[in-house]
Amino acid sequence: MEWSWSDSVLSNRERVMEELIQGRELASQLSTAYDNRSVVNGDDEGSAEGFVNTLLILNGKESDQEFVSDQIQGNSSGVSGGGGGVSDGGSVVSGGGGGGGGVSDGGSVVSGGGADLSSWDANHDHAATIKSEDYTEEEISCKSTSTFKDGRGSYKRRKTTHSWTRDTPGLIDDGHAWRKYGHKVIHNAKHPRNYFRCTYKFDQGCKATKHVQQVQDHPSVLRTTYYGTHTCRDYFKTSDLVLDCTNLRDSSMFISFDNANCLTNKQEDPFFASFASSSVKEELIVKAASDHTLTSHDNHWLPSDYLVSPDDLMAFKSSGPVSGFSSSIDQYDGDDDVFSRIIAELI
DNA sequence: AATATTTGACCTGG
DNA sequence: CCAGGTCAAATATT
Repeated sequence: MEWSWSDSVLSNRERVMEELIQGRELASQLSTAYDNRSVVNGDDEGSAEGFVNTLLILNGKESDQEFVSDQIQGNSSGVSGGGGGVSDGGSVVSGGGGGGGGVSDGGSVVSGGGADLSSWDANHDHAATIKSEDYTEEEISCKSTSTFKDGRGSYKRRKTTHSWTRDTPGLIDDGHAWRKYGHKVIHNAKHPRNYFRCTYKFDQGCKATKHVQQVQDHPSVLRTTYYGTHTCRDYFKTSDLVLDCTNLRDSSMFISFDNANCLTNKQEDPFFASFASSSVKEELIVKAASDHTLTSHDNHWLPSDYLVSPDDLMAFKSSGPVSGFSSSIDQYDGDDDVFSRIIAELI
């Protein structure tokens, strides 16, 4: 078995690309949510994880994803405080007046419609946690063999995309517009599972989906499993904001936020609190990459070979404007140079 | 009327 | 055959 390092990198190419795209997408969401402070956004974790995963993949250490997630989670503890539930079905962008009403399904895992301000117990230490369910190389390669019928497609989830789970102490708006399309009682599970797809699945061909299910041991905790990456532009506002940030040269500005503001907001706004905790996580990741001084309870966190310089991050960030996210996806599809440049710079 | 949710049926992999 | 994932008609909401 000849498996040179370079081969490894190439074989992981798709995954890396996916992680990069996802990371940028989520990071942009994070930026928007922070600047607007009107939307609770938890996907920054995904962003952080996305970037870290990418680095891990590049370093051939993706098996460490679990501990990375744990690190993210661990570092976040103590900051999480409140976090009201924001309707899952409620769309952030589509002001669509439709449906929305309370969803009264069997388990009532997901309540659509108006914002559910029910404050969850602040004692819940499990702020949003994420676990990466990395697929093996075999799974990823075999997925492409899955066949799709015309008309009704395969009813089995494709494994072309990574999945990751998040445990949240209630309903948290992840910044995307979701539409529920199914509800299933799972064998040996107390609570039913709810299936969501991106609202723009048909409009823009966005293939992102997620499942939401109550955690058996912690009824108040919802476990959300995300599949696929959003290719929709459901947060065009982000684009404007990012574009307005002409002084993005300073990488720390983009991901490392002003702590004072975070603290202020998280104290006053329970919604923002959960987000603020997330931004801290994000900051930790970047901090590790920028000053190599991240402290962690476990010494194995981010050894130097994981680190990338702020310039590296900028290289990635500037590789494509967030504003043209969906279009930049297309660019990625056909432009190897961009990707190669990213890889080269990261390595 | 438009859009979202509900829910039983359908489809597929194991 | 079963369990899980998805579809789509019916229904609900705005």
